[in-house]
Amino acid sequence: MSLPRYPVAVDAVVFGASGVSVDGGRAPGLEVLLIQRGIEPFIGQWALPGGLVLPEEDIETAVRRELLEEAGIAPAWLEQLYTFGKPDRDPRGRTITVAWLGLVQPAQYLPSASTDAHDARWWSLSELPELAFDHADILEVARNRLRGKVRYQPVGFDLLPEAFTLTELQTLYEVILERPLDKRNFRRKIGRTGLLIDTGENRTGAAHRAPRLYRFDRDRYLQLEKEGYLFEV
Amino acid sequence: MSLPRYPVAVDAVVFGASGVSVDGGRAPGLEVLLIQRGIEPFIGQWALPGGLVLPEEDIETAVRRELLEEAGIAPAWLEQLYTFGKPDRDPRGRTITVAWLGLVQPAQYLPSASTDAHDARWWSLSELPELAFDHADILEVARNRLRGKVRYQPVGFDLLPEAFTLTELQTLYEVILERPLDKRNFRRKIGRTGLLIDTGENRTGAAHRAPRLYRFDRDRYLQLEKEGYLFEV
DNA sequence: CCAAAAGTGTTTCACTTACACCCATGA
DNA sequence: TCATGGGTGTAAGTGAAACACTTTTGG
Repeated sequence: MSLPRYPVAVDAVVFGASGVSVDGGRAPGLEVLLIQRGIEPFIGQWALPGGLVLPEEDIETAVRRELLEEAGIAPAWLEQLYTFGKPDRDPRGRTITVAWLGLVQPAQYLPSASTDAHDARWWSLSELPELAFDHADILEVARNRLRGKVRYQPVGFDLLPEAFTLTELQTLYEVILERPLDKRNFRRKIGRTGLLIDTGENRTGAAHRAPRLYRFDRDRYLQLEKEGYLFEV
Repeated sequence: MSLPRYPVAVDAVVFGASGVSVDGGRAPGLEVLLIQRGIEPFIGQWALPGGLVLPEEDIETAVRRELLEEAGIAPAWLEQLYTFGKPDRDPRGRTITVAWLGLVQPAQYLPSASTDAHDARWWSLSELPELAFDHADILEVARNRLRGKVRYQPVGFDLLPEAFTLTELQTLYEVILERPLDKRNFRRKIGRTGLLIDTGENRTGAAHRAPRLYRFDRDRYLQLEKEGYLFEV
């Protein structure tokens, strides 16, 4: 067949939360995983992790593979974001890329672990480098999607460790929504959902009252969701 | 370059509302635009309108072109839906398709107008034929997207004629949301948005009180949206 | 005058918001 | 004992939901 054909790629915008958990006192914020390009075009510049979809491979499989290969990461949440395909988005020739949105828990992001990636690292959203291709556009779409999504789906938990404190959860929401939340109201609202399991344990080791640790009740959420329940923050 | 390449297509799920307006007393419901295939594979079967993305063409341009060519339709609303790319979704070989969601106003859908389409027609969602490829999946995703979208974005107006009655608007929402709404509450809520312009005219000709006609204030909505206003039903 | 849809208010209840102090811990 | 964040309740206001009758029109 002589149909027009194009290379089809995947690119992933993977977010992690820094500073909301006990991970070394970084400022609270969202971070995104970037890869430094080793080949032309845009050699040396930072870009979203991604690569070509192989002939026998599902698109989602392709993103997961690339994330593992390039950064050793397996996101807790991964969903398709948008497909970008302006004819001139790649100087080498027309490419279509299917962009994905991923979220990882802190445990996943050891600072650039045992991967074959020459240079993969987390960048704070407030101090990003210049990005290759149209990746800045893709990132922007991803941020908006996350902001919208977090309010009516409990994806926030995919950015926290298994056990977390209510303050961590609140800080995370504040970071994503980019506005402050009232502590008492937030706790009431979260409590009302009945989706947090009190672990009975506290996190000790800090010079203040030891906060209670909770876990997200994923099974119960999936059950409620089937029954038409709508999570909201 | 010897990169793997694939034909990239677009497919559109275009909805229209029937029976909510004065268009011949059809039962109220959503309809979708389908094309009868004239070539293999799936010859004779019904499918979503669509076709291949041409080399110099934006993806969105490609959908709009196909809709015009195949059905003479220019949707009032069009947004990217999801990209489907299972390796076996096309028996001829691997194809990636970028699916779109479109909405058209009743005036647009003269029953299969002056187009070169051998067979394009509207099908009620409640009595669909078997669809070619994975188009049934695509349609399902589109229905869910529309249901979610209609609640917090005023896309419903893109399915109604320029001037419409409040009952038509309510019926439309009931059809999309698949549940009944309270008349007085609905009117209060819509009224509160301040986004309807009273045309001052009534629709006469029926054997009952003549309903008032309204128009959607699109400019005002765009203005409010910039200021952070969130439409909700 | 009858059938058919249009139009219109009030009450109840749940949720949102705003707000300030005491508690437990480690240094 | 001090500094630091953890944890808790109440009152006022706003929006959601439930509910039934009168009005207008054409036939």
